[in-house]
Amino acid sequence: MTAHADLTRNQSLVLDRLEKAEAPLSAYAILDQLREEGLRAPLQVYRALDKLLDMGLAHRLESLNAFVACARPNCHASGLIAFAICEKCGQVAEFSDDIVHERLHDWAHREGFVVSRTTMEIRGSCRACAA
Amino acid sequence: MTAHADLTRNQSLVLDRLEKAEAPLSAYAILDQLREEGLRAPLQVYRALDKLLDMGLAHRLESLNAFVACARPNCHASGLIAFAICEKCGQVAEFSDDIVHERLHDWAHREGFVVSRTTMEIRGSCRACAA
DNA sequence: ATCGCGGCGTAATGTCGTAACATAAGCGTC
DNA sequence: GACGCTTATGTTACGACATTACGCCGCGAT
Ligand SMILES: [Zn+2]
Ligand SMILES: [Zn+2]
Ligand SMILES: [Zn+2]
Ligand SMILES: [Zn+2]
Repeated sequence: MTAHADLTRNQSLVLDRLEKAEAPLSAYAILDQLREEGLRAPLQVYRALDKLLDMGLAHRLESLNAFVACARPNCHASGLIAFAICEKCGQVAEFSDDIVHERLHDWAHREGFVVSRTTMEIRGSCRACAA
Repeated sequence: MTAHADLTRNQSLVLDRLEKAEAPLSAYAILDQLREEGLRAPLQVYRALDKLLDMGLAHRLESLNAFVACARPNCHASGLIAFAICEKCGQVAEFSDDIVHERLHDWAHREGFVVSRTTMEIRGSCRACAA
């Protein structure tokens, strides 16, 4: 359990669930798990998630409409994050690739496109599940 | 307007709206536009969209929960498609990059990850809107 | 003919996300 | 302390996106 000292109660609860989960969780799945802690409305979860995303402690998987805890210490620093999502077991691998980042950056520069954020998600089967 | 001879009525109607649109459309936005043509339920649109996606005539933008007509003749052939989405005007550019494709393929190969599909979406401002 | 299959129509429901409004706690200033 | 400001919180209601379940029809294959 990492520190995350400056988190509020709801933020801690949500992050804790994400860290304990073995697969991405939807906001409503998190909410269901936290009803016994007193949470009752989706917005309480979404607000916590927003902050966690801002701090880089969690990520949203757009192709799943779900969330995961960040798997790497300082991934806020790496320019671009990619996710490989196993459709069988739900496991998510998080990685980054400088060359890919550079190629996309080059494309954007050529086109005059100002990037605000990028999502890259690979769906498939992890090594264990592909066997 | 290209031929698409083998499409059913609903599929043609949906594709037609996507091609005429200047920005991605949600399934419900398409439905609203097609009420006068007799469509009444979301499922009619989603079924048509499923087929169009299969045929490579349309794409789903995961980060928007919306759909666009394919902008390139044979993009089914290119290994991986990336989208640059302008958050101001909604314009979508569709492109592919062999190096990026190769890098991701290499990563997957190293990890033993079997890819079924990949989504890559860049959000930001197009040249015109960034000015 | 009749079987299977793909497309279609409809209703109901499920899942994801936000708007609007009210409350409470912390904190610097006067 | 009283005031105003900011941030987190709680609650209700609603909007937006997507699917399940069921049945009908048309058409080609057996
Ligand atoms: Zn991360
Ligand atoms: Zn797996
Ligand atoms: Zn395309
Ligand atoms: Zn633009």
